[in-house]
Amino acid sequence: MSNAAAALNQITITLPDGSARTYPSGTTGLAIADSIAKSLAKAAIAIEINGEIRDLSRAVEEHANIRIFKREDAPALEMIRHDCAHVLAEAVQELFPGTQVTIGPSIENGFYYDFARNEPFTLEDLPKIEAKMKEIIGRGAAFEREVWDREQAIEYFTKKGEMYKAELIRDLPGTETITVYRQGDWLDLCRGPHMPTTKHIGTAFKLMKVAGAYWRGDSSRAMLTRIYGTAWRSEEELQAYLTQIEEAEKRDHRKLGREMDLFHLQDEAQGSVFWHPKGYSIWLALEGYVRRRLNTAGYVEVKTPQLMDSRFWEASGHWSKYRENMFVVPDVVPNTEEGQKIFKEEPKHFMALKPMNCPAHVQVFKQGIKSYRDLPIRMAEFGCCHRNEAHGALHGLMRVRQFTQDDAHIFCREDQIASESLAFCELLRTMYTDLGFTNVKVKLATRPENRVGTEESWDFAENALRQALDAAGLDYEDAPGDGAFYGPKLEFHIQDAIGRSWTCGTLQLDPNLPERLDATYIGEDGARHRPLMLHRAILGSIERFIGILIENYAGKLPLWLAPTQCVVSTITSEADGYAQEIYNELLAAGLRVELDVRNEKINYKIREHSLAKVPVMFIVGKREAEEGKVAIRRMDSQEQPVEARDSAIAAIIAQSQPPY
RNA sequence: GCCGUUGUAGCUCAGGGGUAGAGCAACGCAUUCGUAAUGCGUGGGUCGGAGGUUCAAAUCCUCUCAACGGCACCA
Repeated sequence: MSNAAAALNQITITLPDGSARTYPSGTTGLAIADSIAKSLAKAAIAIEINGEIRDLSRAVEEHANIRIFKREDAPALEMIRHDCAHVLAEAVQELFPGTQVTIGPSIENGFYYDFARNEPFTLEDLPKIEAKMKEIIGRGAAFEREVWDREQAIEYFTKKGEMYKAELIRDLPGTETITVYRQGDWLDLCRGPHMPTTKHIGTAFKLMKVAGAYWRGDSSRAMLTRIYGTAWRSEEELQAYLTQIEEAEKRDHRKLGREMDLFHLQDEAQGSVFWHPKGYSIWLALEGYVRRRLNTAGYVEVKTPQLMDSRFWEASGHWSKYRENMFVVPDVVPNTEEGQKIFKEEPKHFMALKPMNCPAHVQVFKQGIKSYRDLPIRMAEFGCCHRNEAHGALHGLMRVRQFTQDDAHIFCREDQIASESLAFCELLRTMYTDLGFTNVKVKLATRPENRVGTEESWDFAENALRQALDAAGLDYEDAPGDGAFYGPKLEFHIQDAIGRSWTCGTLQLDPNLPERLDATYIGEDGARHRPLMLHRAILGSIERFIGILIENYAGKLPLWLAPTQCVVSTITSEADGYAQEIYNELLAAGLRVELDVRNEKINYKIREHSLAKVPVMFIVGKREAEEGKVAIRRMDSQEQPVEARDSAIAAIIAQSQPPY
């Protein structure tokens, strides 16, 4: 072989530090690691070739920048979890022959695998499966990658009775390389990559729960059993995660709502909230804040009907596109006779509780003639909406059937879209900052299958929102198909205590409703024009937002939102009169204040109000009464500074002011 | 809506064919006690609902409702 020919078969491998080495083409990642250091080869779990993570066992055939990953490197967690999903599937098929495997990805904090089995798995099966997984990991079989022929792969899985896998392969694009990964006697269709052996997974994993999940996320298809697990590098990481979950559960707004006496839900009104005085005081404080912000931002506030005729909803498009979510009420006089049908006659006319405020706002807009000079009109309403949500969707305050939106619709001209959208994004950012949220995810939800309007109108609307996002400098991701039936939307997501993400703020561009409901304004040219409509909310639903607030603050709301801002507690009954005076003064200043003159020890009172998460306690005994002072105890502080009565009162009044 | 789990006192939970339990809370009495639980006493439940099996059901069976965890759907 000539030197030149030999050189042709050499590849240059560049390491992260910039140094380059030459290897024969076809050298495996493991061999490269081994040539760098024996210890590296031992610790290696994967190799990155020009940005793509691959199995160590794969041959490298091109010049490449590489990186060898070890278990402590960032990509390892995902691989541990993915490998763990494979082991879970093998364990299940060993223990429960006849179970079909489907898909099993790694996810945040862990992994899952969906199985098809006539009898769904139950919680009792998990310990058994977990033991089997440990056994499989103990065997330490190597993950072996094989490239298969497409047709043969389909035939193989079909013969084996793995109909779901066969379907998956059939649906893969023809260009895709079909690979399977073997671990001992078991194999799975998989794109990879995997770590060298099952032993590399370690034992810091735990099966968490079983759940139903539809095949390919489609509710018209088979219901599979999903097993969720969590997996980590080490026992310590696993324990830390489990502890973190326990801590998060303590912040659950449903638990805190009961403990703090904020609200309750009951069977007879499922999905609708009974707000208790303390919970409603949060609502009022929040609503007042939003109202002030909106006023300053040039909004006007309206109030529109709860019940409207079905003809109205036909015109808006809700009757055909949204009816399954609407509460429909027959417009008939009910029968009051004992034991008779509820209605004397078959109802012919129907009313519906509003699921949205927009069509009603268009009606307000349409009263009188609007000039282009009137635009934009920013019409706000704390609108109470009803949506008949599926039973399984209901979730505390986060997902309810009756909720109040901090809703508004901006009627504007096309040339105002950009500035209005930008102003909205900025207002939202200001308010979220005031309310303590900085970690907000933005999504652009584009046209869904079930929609009204022309393709052109959707193109226009989607582009307009994209431009607004760019102008506001907001990072976002696309959510294809997630738009409302009338237009695309921006969604502002905030996470709750258990990591679930909820849409709060939203901005939706709607070129369709003004058309359907025939809203017009007179343009500069004297002719009629269609206004465009921006649907927008910042909190989204007040219910949901309060739920999020409770969880994010773990119930310890900032002073301006706290249900009880201050409790004046006495140490002995000799201070009762003095305490009463202070209480009266705070009450007159508009504070939410309580007086605790019960015949209890001060320890008892402090404990109780601490558990109730009252931010400030004014504690007065004989000494304070005589000296005209108060001892101040703040939440989560053991300190008890004593201050002059007047300055203490002035300070708490100042501190309890809303941010706007 | 679908799959799984759960439902016993206001709350947290024990009990699993033979007279319904605990702690906290509530109520009563005593205690005036300086920064996270004062002591003693009292009351409180058709065991989610409806049927069934049994001499006997909170307990076993069937149906149903709701909540919880996911999925689907969504502010």
